[in-house]
Amino acid sequence: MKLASPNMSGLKTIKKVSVKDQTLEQLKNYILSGVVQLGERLPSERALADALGVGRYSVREALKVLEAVGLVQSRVGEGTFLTTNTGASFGRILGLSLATWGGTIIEILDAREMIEAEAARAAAARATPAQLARIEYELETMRHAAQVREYLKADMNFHRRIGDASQNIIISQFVNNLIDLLEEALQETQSDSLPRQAEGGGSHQEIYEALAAGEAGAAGELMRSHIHFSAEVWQTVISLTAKADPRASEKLSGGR
Amino acid sequence: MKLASPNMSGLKTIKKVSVKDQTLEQLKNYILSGVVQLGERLPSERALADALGVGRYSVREALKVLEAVGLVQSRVGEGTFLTTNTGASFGRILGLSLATWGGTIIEILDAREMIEAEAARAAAARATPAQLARIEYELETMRHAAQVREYLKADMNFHRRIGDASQNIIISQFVNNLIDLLEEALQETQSDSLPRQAEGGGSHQEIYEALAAGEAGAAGELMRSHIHFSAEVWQTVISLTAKADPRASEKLSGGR
DNA sequence: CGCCGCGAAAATGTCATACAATTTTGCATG
DNA sequence: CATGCAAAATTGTATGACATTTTCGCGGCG
Repeated sequence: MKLASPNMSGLKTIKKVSVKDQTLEQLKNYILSGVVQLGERLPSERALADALGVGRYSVREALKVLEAVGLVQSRVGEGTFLTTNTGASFGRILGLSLATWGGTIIEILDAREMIEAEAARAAAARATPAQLARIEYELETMRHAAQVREYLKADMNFHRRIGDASQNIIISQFVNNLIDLLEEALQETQSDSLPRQAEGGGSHQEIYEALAAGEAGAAGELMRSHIHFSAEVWQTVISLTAKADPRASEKLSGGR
Repeated sequence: MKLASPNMSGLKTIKKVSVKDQTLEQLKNYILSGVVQLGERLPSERALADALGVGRYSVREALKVLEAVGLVQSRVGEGTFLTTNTGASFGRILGLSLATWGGTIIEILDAREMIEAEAARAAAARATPAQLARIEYELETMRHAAQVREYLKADMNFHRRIGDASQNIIISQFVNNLIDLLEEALQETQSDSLPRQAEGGGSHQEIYEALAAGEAGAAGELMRSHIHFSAEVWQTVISLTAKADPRASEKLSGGR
């Protein structure tokens, strides 16, 4: 301890807030104030920079964040516009966020089981006729699919459409993201060789019928056992792959 | 139509990919390749710029996106580091994203009803004794809470702990995020004056008992009706507020 | 020998400027 | 009035410079 140092108690640590963060805060408030209507153009970057007394660079940084979040969208030669944030943006973010996720595919399937069971349950109660028709269409496509890949695509679409029919955009986005993740994981394996699964638990047909009949509880439970079964198939595939090729299995169980 | 214009069919629209996006893609792959371990430092911006043949500016833009998503974190004078992103940053982004969201609080509560019903269901089957004790602790805190604010805090923690006990990180994170959002919304209203709700549907005590007994189905349904009831309370509050103060109600039904 | 301080080096943060790419706008010209 | 073209406006990208912060090594000093 230094001799001549005076009493330093009562001093607060200096809060260093970056210019970007301050700018971001200002822009956020500006947007939330409602001066700019949805779909309208914001002032140009240079105008904002002058108004805020910062460099154009800092304004751009702040706008980048807002764009990443899906609040605004910039178009070269035109300007930056307030966008109607429908939730698609945080779907993108969720995807990027999960892209380097440390969890396992098993955990994803586990979450899928829960979420999609609820999605089916809600869909049974809320789906519009058009949405039901869309779901049935995917079912039909699966039935007539000539190639495995085509079948799998329709299978995934079937699940996505049920997510849509839940009429809840958060749930719908979530279903889409989880399926995206699996789709990506699938492409990295030689999944073409996987035989068309004998469907255990609730079959697609049964699920659709429960949806159409509006039987919420049944639809939920059928979907739950349907995904649960496919999760078990995965687990088997993983354990088998582990024995044959430990390195490839890491990709599956180690997540991505 | 111009006279001398040749047949233009078969021409594909030129795909213009911005430098930033290409850089982002490269960096993403670089990170996913595993060359850099979690928590370690990435090459400096200038080094990356040289390696990729782009300006430091574009590298920074790409890094900004990765930072916004929570994949990396930059510190002045030190460098940019891979972060252990377990989804914590996702909550921040979700908040910003929903700041101007077109959806309603009702939709959030709707999603919460679905997610937490599943969380409770899973928790009933999987919760460890320690997790059960933690849940019971929050219950006890609620019982002895002297202030409304203390009660609400324990209430929310009760729900968060059940999310943890689901043993699924994705679900757990999502429960946390949704509650965060509501917590924020609550702070903007004079929620202190809200009376302690008469609990309809499944009470906290009943939910806990079902969890402790391992009754998955019961726990799920109790949680579902519990949240459904509180959603209805909200809806009432909103409609009442709408008559009294149209502007304040906009905050509630209009999201944020 | 150890440690203290100080400066160099390295890294990100910010600004300014210039130019490229793109879209809109307005004007001149037929 | 229509058409085409140039100018203006706007975002995208590159570059250089300087600020701020942290780390690291080295030399002086007790």
